[in-house]
Order: sequence, then C-alpha cells, then structure tokens
Amino acid sequence: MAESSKKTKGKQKIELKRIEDDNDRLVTFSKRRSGIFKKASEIVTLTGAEIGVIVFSPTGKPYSFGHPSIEAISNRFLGVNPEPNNNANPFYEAFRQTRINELNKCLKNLLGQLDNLKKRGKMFKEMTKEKNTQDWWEAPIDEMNLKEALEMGAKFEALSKCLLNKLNEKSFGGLGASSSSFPPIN
Amino acid sequence: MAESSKKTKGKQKIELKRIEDDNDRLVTFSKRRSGIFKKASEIVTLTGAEIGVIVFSPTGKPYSFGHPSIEAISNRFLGVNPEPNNNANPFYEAFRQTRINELNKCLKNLLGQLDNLKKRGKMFKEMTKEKNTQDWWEAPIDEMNLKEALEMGAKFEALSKCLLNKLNEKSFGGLGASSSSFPPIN
DNA sequence: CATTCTATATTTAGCCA
DNA sequence: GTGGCTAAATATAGAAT
Repeated sequence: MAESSKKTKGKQKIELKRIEDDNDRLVTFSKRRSGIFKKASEIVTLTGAEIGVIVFSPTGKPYSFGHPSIEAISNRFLGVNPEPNNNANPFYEAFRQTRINELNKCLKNLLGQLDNLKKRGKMFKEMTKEKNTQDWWEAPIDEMNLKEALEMGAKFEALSKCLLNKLNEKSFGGLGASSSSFPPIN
Repeated sequence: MAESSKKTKGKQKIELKRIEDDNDRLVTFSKRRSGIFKKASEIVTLTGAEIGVIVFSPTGKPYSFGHPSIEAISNRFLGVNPEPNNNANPFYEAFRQTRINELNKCLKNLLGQLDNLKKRGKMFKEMTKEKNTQDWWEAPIDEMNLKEALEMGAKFEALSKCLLNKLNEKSFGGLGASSSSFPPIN
C-alpha cells in the first residue's frame, strides 16, 4: 500500500523562527499557549509549585494562568484590586514588609512634591496648551479617575522599571558601573 | 529476543497528582521548569508573543522567564489599556516629563534607603530564616537578576497601585477623606 | 482565533553519573 | 539540584471545520 494513504503529514519539524504567515502564526500561538498553560498546571499538581504565566498574543491580547490564583497576580499587575494579602511566600513577605517602609517614605516624598506641582499648575497649563484646557489636577475624580489612573499606571511602571534596574545594579552586585549617579527615567 | 534487552523503561505514564517522594518531586520540578521556559521561549520566537513566567519551586525558590524583558512585561500589564491613546497624547507626554522629575527625586531617595537596607542584611536574614538561606541581596546578578526582577515587579506594582490611589485622592479631588495622613501601604 | 484529526517531533520518567 | 540516556508519553504542524 502506498504511503499516500496517510491522512495527514503529521507534525512536521519547523524552524525556530518567526512564522511569517499571519494565520499560521496565530494558530500556533493559540495551540502553544494552551500547551504552556497545561504544563504550568501540571507542574503545580505534580510538584506543588506555584506559578504565574502571563502572555500577550501577537495581536496584543492578554492571557494568563496562575496558581494559586492568577487573579491575585493579574490584578496586582493591573492594579485593579486592593486585594488582601495572600502572599504565601515568607521570603516575599519579609522583603515586601521592609520594602514597604521605604516605599512609604518615597510616597510621602512624592506627595509633597505633588502639592508643589499643583501650585505650579499654570506652568503646566502652558506646557500642555494643546487640548486639555481643563485644570485636570483639580478636576473631579469621577471624570479623570480611571483614565488618568491608567496613564499614570504606565508612568509609575516606568519608575518601577528604573528602580528595578537600579536595585539590581546596587543590591544584587550588578555589573552596572553607574551606582552613584543615574540617568533620568524618561 | 526478549524485551529485557531494553536499556531503560523509557518515559512512564504517571498519575497527575502530587509526587510524594521528595527527590523525585524536586527533579521533576526542575526538568519541567526548564521545559516550560523552553516552551515560553519558543512561543516568543515563533509567534512574536510577549510572555512572563514566574514560578516558585516546592522549596520556595523563585525562578522566572520573561521576554522581551521583565520590565517590558510588567510595563505591558500596567499599560494594558483598552483604548490605544496614551503615548501619542501631548498632554500625557507633558505630564509625564514633569512627573519624571519628581520620580527621579523619589528614586534617589529610595536608592539611599536601599544602601541602608543592604547594611541591615542580617535583620533580613532572620526575617527570612525559612527556606532561602542564601544572601540573595548579594547574589551575583546573573543568577538572581531575572528571577528576582519579576518578583520585585509585583512588589513595585503594589507601590504603584497605592501611589495611584493616593494621588487620585489628593490630586484629583478624590473622595477619600484621608488626604492629610496616609496609612501604610501594606 | 479555537478545535478536531493524524502522523510525527518533542518532552520527559526512571536511572545513573 | 543538574545532566545524560532510552523508550514511551505527549505535544503539535498541517489541513479543515
């Protein structure tokens, strides 16, 4: 019997490089995403590990899997819910607690600066004489809250990112040479 | 020829439940962890997706994988915004630039505190005398960098979230009553 | 984008170093 | 905990729904 009787070509070996065909790329993403999530799920039940996976599709759609709860991880990242502490890891918790103290100082510092900022509102208005003629910093929260919050989220993330780098450099014996001065976040 | 000529039993099917033997459990975790990271890496190159994975071993040790980078992933999360507005908006940009200045101050402040933190390492060790006996804050970056980074990402996110709330309260005429004093982030 | 159906390409359980 | 090794368990490329 000729081999042509085979119904499919079966799994073919593919190069480890970007799949150019749009559809194929999406389908592959979809399949592999579930594959990864399944693996994640298995490593959890098999070894009792805790895991969080977050992935953005080629089209930008977010997917995630997590145990104990991806909601916890996800929401934390999204800054959606205040969500009570559910940190099981003592290492994490200990570090967090101490970090909190410093962050609170940072917060106080920043709040002070913010008051300053408000007083210099006019200067701002000039810098932003484009569309928003409204004194956004005085606007009622119900109108600016979410929108600005999201934007600010990105900004603060920038800070986080920078802090992260700096912390790695200084705290973790990083290879970075610039430990005294640091460039603007920008 | 008897089947006994086979060199190994090959991969055996196993129940999808916790592996009780301590060593086996750990070995399986280790192997599957690298497997998952490999898959994560492949879905990235193959489909151009962005992914972040963080996993705690059964013993509590953290591992993680991220692409393009931890920063990018967390950024993506905090930036997840249904509307594609953000960075193009000049208003946003202006605000961001000024905010940056303040954040840089905050950063400097925090870095100073961090030096302090390192000196108090022992205190930390006591607080974390559970599993991680390693002085992670002194560990070489090549070993802790990515791994800790993701974890820290979550922590910094918590800060961002809190700052967000606080800023909304004070800056945007928030409804919150506590505008003068603020409780610890915790 | 998700799923189903094959025929393969990969992953990995059990052992040993 | 990490790295082979081998054979069997799985994941999945390709095509179609």
